[in-house]
Amino acid sequence: MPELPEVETTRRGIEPHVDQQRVIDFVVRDARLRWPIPKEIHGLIVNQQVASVSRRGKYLLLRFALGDLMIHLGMSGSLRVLPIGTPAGKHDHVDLVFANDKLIRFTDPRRFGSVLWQPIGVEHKLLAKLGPEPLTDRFDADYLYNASRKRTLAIKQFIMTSEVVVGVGNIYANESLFRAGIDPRRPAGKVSKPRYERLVHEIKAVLDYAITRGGTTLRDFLSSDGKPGYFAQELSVYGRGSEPCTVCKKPLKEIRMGQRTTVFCTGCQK
DNA sequence: AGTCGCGCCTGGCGGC
DNA sequence: TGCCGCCAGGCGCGAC
Repeated sequence: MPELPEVETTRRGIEPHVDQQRVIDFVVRDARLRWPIPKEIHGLIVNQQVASVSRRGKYLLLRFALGDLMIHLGMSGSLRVLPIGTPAGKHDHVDLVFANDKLIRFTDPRRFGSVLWQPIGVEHKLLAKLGPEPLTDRFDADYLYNASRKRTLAIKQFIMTSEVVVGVGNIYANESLFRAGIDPRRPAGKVSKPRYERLVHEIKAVLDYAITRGGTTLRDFLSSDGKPGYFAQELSVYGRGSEPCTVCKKPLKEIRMGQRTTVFCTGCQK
């Protein structure tokens, strides 16, 4: 499941191949994604040049003269750079074909991803309410502490809310709360300022590290399966329910919070 | 307004 | 072997 580090790794992976390149075709084999792919996209990007490749939260944004092509990878989506003419498989739903004989192929078995359009000057509804980027200075303890006052929902669900901060999915929410020593069930409004200082630091650290590691797999990402690694062997709690805590050796506890698997240590997280 | 839970979709897995 | 049922999850949305 692509989280922010995987999306940023993907952005860095495709950027050198498509930046300033001209689109010669936009092929939609299956428009049924999370939302239907708008039909007008073809006419808006063919024969237009990519002006930049950026990211907002987990959305990749390819800027054209008339607007931004928005790509969300959902949980099983990926992009690959391939030579023109590469045969498409069952789940290869969209190709963005370029004049430099390369294509960007969007593959998504579960079709939770999306390909949308944001006209210049009109913020897309799905981007309008997004919170700050976690790796910028705007995301700090003061911000998170103030935003959490009087909030009763659990801290884990709070940091996974995209209006609060973008890009913190289930894996990194579990990991950062473990590293910060905070019980994921604690109401967001009852977490102290010093503990938010620690949490903000750990969220940034864990995302930063994952992006750094993602960068090292760029070669694989471009050639083979298109999936940046998750470095599962380096995760402290996610996927390790009932295994001993790496710090105190108590068995890790696994519960469901808001339909999401949550793993934490009752000894280390208070 | 804030919180909660549903459902989209399909590959992979365990059980029989 | 083959079939069935269940699970994973990002995230918008409807309901309270």
